[in-house]
Amino acid sequence: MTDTLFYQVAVQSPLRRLFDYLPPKDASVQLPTGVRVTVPFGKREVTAIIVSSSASSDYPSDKLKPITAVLDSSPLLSPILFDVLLWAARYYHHPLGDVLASALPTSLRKGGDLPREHLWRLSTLGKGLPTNALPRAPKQQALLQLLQQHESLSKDALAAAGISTATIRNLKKKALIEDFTHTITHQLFDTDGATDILAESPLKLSDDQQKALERIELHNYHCYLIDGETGSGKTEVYLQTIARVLRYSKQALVLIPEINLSPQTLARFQARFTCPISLIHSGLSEHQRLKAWWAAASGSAGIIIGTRSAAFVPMKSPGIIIVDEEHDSSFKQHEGFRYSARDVAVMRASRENIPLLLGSATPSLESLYNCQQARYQHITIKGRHEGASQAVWQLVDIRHSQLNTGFSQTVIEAISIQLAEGNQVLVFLNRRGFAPTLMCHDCGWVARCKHCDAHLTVHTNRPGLHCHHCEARQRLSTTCPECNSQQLNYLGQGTERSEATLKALFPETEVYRVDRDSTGNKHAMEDLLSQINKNEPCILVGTQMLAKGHHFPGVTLVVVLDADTALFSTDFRALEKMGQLITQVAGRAGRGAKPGVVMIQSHHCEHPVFELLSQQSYAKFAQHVLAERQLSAMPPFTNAALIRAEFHHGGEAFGLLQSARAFLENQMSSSPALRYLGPFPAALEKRGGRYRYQLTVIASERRDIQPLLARLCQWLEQNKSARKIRWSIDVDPQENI
DNA sequence: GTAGCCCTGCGT
DNA sequence: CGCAGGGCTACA
Repeated sequence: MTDTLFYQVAVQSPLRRLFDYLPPKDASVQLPTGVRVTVPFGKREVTAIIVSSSASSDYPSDKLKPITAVLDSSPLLSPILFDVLLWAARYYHHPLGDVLASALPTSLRKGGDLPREHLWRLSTLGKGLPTNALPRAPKQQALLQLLQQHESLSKDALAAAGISTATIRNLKKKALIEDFTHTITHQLFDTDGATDILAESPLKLSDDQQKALERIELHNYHCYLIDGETGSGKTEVYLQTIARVLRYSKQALVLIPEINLSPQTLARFQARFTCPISLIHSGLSEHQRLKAWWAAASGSAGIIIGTRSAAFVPMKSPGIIIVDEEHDSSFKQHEGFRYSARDVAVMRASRENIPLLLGSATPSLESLYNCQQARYQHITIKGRHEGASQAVWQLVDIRHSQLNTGFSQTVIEAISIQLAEGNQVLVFLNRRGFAPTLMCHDCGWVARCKHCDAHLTVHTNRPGLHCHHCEARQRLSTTCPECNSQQLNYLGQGTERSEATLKALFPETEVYRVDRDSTGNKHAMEDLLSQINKNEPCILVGTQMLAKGHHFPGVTLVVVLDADTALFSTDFRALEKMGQLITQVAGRAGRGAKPGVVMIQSHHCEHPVFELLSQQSYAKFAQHVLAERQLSAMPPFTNAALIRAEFHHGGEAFGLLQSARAFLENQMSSSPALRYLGPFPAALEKRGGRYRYQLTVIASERRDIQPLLARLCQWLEQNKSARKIRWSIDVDPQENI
């Protein structure tokens, strides 16, 4: 017996510290990092993960308890992935136990087993029999012979070989065979090279695609920004790069945004490759999730496609990571462990020393900046406009113009011309519901949410007043609760109202609304898409859901109803987001043989960003916005962190942030490289009954901010008044600085 | 996070 | 007097 060993384990809890345990009672070997164990924790038994071991412990040894059980024979997380998770916990200042848990499916977090399979093999008695045993029972003999040839077989494999369950039962009764369960051990997806990786031949590449493919080095870390407009063929570049990776038996991880696991894209992957593809998304059942996770971890899946959380999925032999639509904000988790899957992917690829592709038609300013800094390689792919001319952009100045519930006469005429020619029209409005405000014409009363600082939105589809910031819903009354007037007015318009207006204007035409409310079940969207793809003239009206992923080849006119809101937003990223959204929506137009028109209604047509965007150059637009960011010393030129606090009593949350700022200034009083903004009320000061505030820290150097936040974290944890107040630290925040 | 403890307040 | 619910602490 060696000297006593102590294990440091991480428990899934908000505690930002590790706990020391003694080795299990029956310990024979040292437990490696990444193994799951069960430990007594308070009055409970919980699942924990071994983080490290040491020869001594600071904790009083009489209080130490031994590990109750060891759950894994080998670590579920590779050393490199474990390192990435450690980095993420430090970088995002989030408790390690929680971070490690995010790399495991729920069942494994709770101590469940890896997927097991039920197998049959010969018993010791059975092994002693000759091949021609049981001549009078041919079926049993067949089973016996089968198991003499194979070490063990699953029930499914036996069934496939024509063995009935009755035969199995009979041999078991004779004790010639036995069943056992075993953790599914997979073969690597293709080890022998006998079957080809490709199920179909690849498409012919354009010059740009070919050059992109040639630039991508596969055997070490590089980050490539694949910058290509819609229709330029980014996906084909992914597919052919993945094929090269698969050929040397490495796996590909493809991260996609939350909303669209567009069936078309998935179908392209499945049609192209023969290897198993593992899909990891929120729609899976727990069992499916575990199997998909294990297929990735064990190496049986050649390709893993998943949303944000898949950034942490273990892989047996990682070969490449691809982040599609890298600008998409759903890669950032907005609560709890606030990581960016894209940035985690960058770190993971670099630690694994494998290539990373970030793809987008509208790259984020961060990624463009990283290209400028030569941290990423910028690869531009131009579209192939086979004869079809580029879309024409038209700014519609709506100052002084008479609007029909949001539609200018110019736009209405343009829609009617396109419909008359048998084309489809897409109307984009990033606001759900019928009207954003319900107001009494006689006394000025406005329907507000009881729990939030917001107006209730009028919905006619599921009639009622809905709060878009919390769960609150109210009946839609016809009289004012203040003065009993019947004169209640609907102010402004959302997609439901635009839908109604369009139906009234074009009674002969089908109008389809596409937003979170209209596409309730999964099939609704698919049904809608197949309806639209019949290419009958129709109008699509909807929110940003329309901008993401789906192809509408019959659409020749795209209308952006309200481009102004983003111009005056307090969110410094609003303009970038608007440019991306408009470019993405515009990309839906004229993708078939017919040329497209993009019409943008605005009160500020002279705003320079419209000029830049309408020249069909997102790149120029991005350079402009990037230059503004540099002038204002905002991200990506600087590094920001947000300290949020919320409480049902506002003053205390605000006070906590005030003392947090004082603490920070005290820590680093002399540094000019740090700026503080606030504490200020959040964009929606009251939300869901809680008052919310935020303090922004902006640092010119990342390394200045990191240790500072670590100390702040410690301070907040110890601070008595902070215990009841809900606080969080958001590194590289996406919204509302 | 969660379990357990103590305290307060209100109902019977 | 009894118990529900809030606040507080510890968790190795």
